[in-house]
Amino acid sequence: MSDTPSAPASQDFIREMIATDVADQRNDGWVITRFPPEPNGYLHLGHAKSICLNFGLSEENGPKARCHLRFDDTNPTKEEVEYVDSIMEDVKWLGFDWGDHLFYASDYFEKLYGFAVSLIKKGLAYVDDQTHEQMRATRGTLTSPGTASPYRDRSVEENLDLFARMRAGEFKEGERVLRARIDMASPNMNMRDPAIYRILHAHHHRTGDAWCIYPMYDYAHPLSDALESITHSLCTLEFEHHRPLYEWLIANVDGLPGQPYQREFARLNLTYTLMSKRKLLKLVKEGLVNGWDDPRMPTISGIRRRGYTPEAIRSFCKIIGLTKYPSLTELGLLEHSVREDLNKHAQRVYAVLRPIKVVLSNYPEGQVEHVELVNNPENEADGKRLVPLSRELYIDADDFMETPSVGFHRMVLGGEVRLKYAFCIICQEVIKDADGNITELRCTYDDATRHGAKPVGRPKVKGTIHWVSAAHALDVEVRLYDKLFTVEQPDEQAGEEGDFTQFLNQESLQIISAKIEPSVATAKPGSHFQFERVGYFFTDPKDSQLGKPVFNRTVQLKDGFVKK
RNA sequence: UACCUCGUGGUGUAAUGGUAACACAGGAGAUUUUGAUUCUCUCGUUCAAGGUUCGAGUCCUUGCGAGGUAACCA
Repeated sequence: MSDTPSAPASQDFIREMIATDVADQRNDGWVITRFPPEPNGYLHLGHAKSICLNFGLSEENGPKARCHLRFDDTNPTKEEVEYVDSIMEDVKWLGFDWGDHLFYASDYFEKLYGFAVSLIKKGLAYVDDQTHEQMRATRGTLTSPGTASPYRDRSVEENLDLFARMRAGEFKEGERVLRARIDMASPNMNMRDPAIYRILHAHHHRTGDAWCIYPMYDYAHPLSDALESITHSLCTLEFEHHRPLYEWLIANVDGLPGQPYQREFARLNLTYTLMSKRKLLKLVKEGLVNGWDDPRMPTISGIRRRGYTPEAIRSFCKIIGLTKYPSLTELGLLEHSVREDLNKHAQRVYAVLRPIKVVLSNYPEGQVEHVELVNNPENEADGKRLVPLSRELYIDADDFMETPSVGFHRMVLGGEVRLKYAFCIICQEVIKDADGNITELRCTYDDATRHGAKPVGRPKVKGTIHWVSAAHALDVEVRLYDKLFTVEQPDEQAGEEGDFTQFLNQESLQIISAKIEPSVATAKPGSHFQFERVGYFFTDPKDSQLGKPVFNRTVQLKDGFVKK
């Protein structure tokens, strides 16, 4: 594929390592990676990082490369088909394709069982009758070695018999476990005779009731990798300590088609959010958000519904890089990525989020004109549209100040402001209700300042604001989303036993009714827009109907104006 | 008071023993009928101490700091 020898600018430590392997013709030059989620929840941005890495590697390494999607479904008590489906949808949405290489660890149950039998025969695995508590007590601690189980030296025959009876369902959950026979004194806790099979009388979403013993991750994962001829098994840092066990299994199980190795990278941490499946599940279960695809969630389905694009996510994953340093990435970087993409592609429309009525007292009653507006200044091919303008309009409350702060150059009483692509107006009178709330602004417009006209000898008008015609505007529901938490690291702040939900941002969702130009009536669900001078918005794919769109705020526009 | 891993501007990353750089964020300005975009400029960095070397962010030693690890979870 890469026939141009122009050296890539820089590579992360994993790509560097893989490039060396390819150059050395390790595995005949093949690069086979895998993305191995457990179907026990929805994918989030942390998974996106892993997906971009694993599938990205496949794209980058030409014809001798591929990436498998494998469901690590070894714990039937937590897994559901719903999650399998959503994971496939999310990977596809990000723009990746596993082709024919869709696998399930559960497809290997019979082979994995056979490997376990072979380990028993080699004297490298044994059935332990100890209770869960006994096993924990004899494992030792971080600073002291463990002690051997009284069942550690059972004969091969007895182990074989017991393991077969485990499979046959003769024992209750917790009564017996199959352990690898390694080293109870290892400084690495994972090597102190880890459990590799446990009894679970549970219904599996794919194998049904065929099994009542299930392999542990530490056992199933390396062997599944090897069975699929994976060359590079990439995972996050918390599995570093599992690497020796991974290698132990690859070395001690005979007849494996592949010899994969594992390397680890730092997981993604983002400010003002959480990336733990368990905690995200809690938010969903307790109704603190509206489901896994709530636009405030860092799930792929959540940010998709928020209006993020696959391009933005992939660009973000590229920017954050790949290291072993446990970094904390600013949410701003993610927002930058989506603004960058949407700026190029989103159609512009005028929308007034918090309307104030403006009446142009010198504009003829009943007259309607149509102003031609550019759909996207970043792309001329997107064309133009006509937007109605009449005597009564709405402007945004943020664009008027009765007592303006320093540097404010939008509308003020007695001041002139430009209605974008229409003409300039001067506010003559502020009308209020009995409570002092502004109900209407009486203004006059100046016909000499129409778009295209270049009146000489007038001071340049600093402010330009957007508007919608009152009689023509559509009332639409707009959901203003903000960060989910009020602190940068809700997890950290809450501490070990603390409750992270105390840091939920109570204003993370505001639902308002906005006035918007009529052109959006035909907007399809799932369309991106820029509300000029406001932000990027996305027509909610679930709740929008043709002619009645519902908008989710993806992200605000950057605002250079700071009130002093 | 074990073991493993990691320490580069505010944040995220690059520099593969040879001039410490890029992006985001921040600041200033220009352009702008979006206080957006775009464009300029700017701010600011190798955890510490020794050692090896002509030369160290990079290699070595020690210290300090951070993260991870004791499910029949993944």
